[in-house]
Order: sequence, then C-alpha cells, then structure tokens
Amino acid sequence: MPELPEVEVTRLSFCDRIHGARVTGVRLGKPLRWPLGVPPDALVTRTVGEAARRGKYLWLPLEEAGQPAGGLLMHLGMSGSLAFSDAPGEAGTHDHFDLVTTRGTLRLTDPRRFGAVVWSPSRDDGMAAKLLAGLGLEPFDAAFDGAHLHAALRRRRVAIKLALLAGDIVVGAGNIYACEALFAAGIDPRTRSDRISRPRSERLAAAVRDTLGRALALGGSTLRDFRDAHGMEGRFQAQAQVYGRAGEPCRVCGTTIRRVVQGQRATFFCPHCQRR
DNA sequence: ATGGGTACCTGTCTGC
DNA sequence: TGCAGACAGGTACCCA
Repeated sequence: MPELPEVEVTRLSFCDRIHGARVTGVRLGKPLRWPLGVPPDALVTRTVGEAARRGKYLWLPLEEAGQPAGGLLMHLGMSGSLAFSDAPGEAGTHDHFDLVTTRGTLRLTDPRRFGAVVWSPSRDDGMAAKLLAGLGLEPFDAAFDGAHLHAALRRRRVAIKLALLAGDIVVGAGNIYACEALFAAGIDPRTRSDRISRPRSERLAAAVRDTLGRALALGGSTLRDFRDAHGMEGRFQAQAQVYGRAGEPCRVCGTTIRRVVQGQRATFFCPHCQRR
C-alpha cells in the first residue's frame, strides 16, 4: 500500500501529537515480519521523540531521563496503516501493535502482516541499521539529480521500472508512483536502465520528485484502504495518468493504456506518450 | 555485483 | 452459493 507520500502523510499526521508523550504500555497482536526484539514492558516510561522517515520506514526515537534510549523502526508493508487516537477501542483481528502513551495510542493495523515494528538501540545500530543500509537517496535530497540518476542507471541492465522500484538508487517510489513518474518523463517502463540518456535521466529525476511531491501535497493515494493517522483519505488517485487504467484512453493522447507484468508486478503505461 | 525468482499473509474480486 | 484462481500500494532473502 504505502509508498513514500503515504508514509510521510502518516508521519506528519501523528508526529506532533505523540512527541513528548510517555509510554505507558505496549500491546502485541499477531506476529509481524520480525519480532519486536525487546520485551514490550521495557519500553514503558520511555518518552517518545520526533518521528522521522527514511524511505518508506518510520523511526520513532525513545528517550529515558533525557537520554536517547533506542527507538522503534516501523514499516507499513503492503496493507499497513497507523492510527493515533485517545480511545482506540478494542483491538481487532488486524490490529497487531499498540503503543499506549500519555497522549494517546498509536496503533498499527495490517491485514497482510508484511509490515514491521522492530526495536533498535539506535538508528545507526542493530536491526534499524541493517534494514536501512543500502537504501538509495531521498528523492527530495539535493544530491538526487539527473547526473546522479544517470550515473547509477549506466551500471544496470534491468528495466527502468524495476530500477526505480528497487529503492537502492532513489527511495520512495513504489508501484503507483514508479508508473506515474515514468509517464511524466515520457519513458517506456521496459527500457533498459543503461540506455537512458543523460537528458532523459534529468527529466526522470524531476518527474520522480514532482510526482512524489504532488502526491504528498494531496495526502497520498487511497486505492482501497489507506488512511493517515486521523483517518483521512488521500486524493492523488483521481489524478493517476496510467496506474490502474489499463484499457482506458490516455488522458493526453487517447491511446489505450497498456498493462504488462515486470518482476511479477503490474506496470501501466501509454505506448504512445512513453518511448524506449 | 547483478539479476531473477520466491517467500511472507489476508482480503477482494472475477469467472465458472 | 460455492469455490478456485488471480491480484493487491513491499522487500528481504536465496540462488544462478
């Protein structure tokens, strides 16, 4: 489900409210991708710091007596969402993690359980460091530009769509936004990465930034069940040019949008507007 | 190193 | 109505 815009919208929707809260309890539901890695009660009395995002991961730092005391690395997987509320109510079948604090409860709901909540002694250590290692540049980082993208793509032969999804060149674009960014850049998703010219790399880097930025401004995409931590839906999906539109006419040229499969995942593109 | 495929898990939708 | 099969916003891990 959640790509960078959805994760960032989620972070922004609860960050201020939970900042400074003291943990009073932790409830675990069914197992997620990895075990928490610490006895849940060990987190009680710790204070929550400012939530940060790296790629599609969220980092919730904890403090004890004003000193850093580890934190929680969270991932929403394909179907996860976080809700923050004063009275969360009885945990349902898909509610697998509650962080109960003096200011409210942060609850992870995740039907497919591809998501994760993992304790780590710091961002740069333990499980967090392991999972964050190898992530590419943040799309809004000034270092992510056409030159950087072009240099990275020259070393790969995989299709450009798969290179974007891999997340080791640039993070944040998942299946929806990789398709949309390639449409915006006019590039056929099946094009070999090392065949993308420097000028097209410039356009693609700008398209990735622009697509993710617009989605963020619109509160992300709600295809079926994405909500921010206060239950708000995203509005980007109505602007999708290609994603989920197979068989429909391209909004620019009227050509029928095609669907192909790459790396076992659906790719949508306009065969006229997007060229190899 | 790169690339391809598999695995994890549940819900929803389609077609017979 | 039941049931099988395809599909879904992600990514770690294994093998060639």
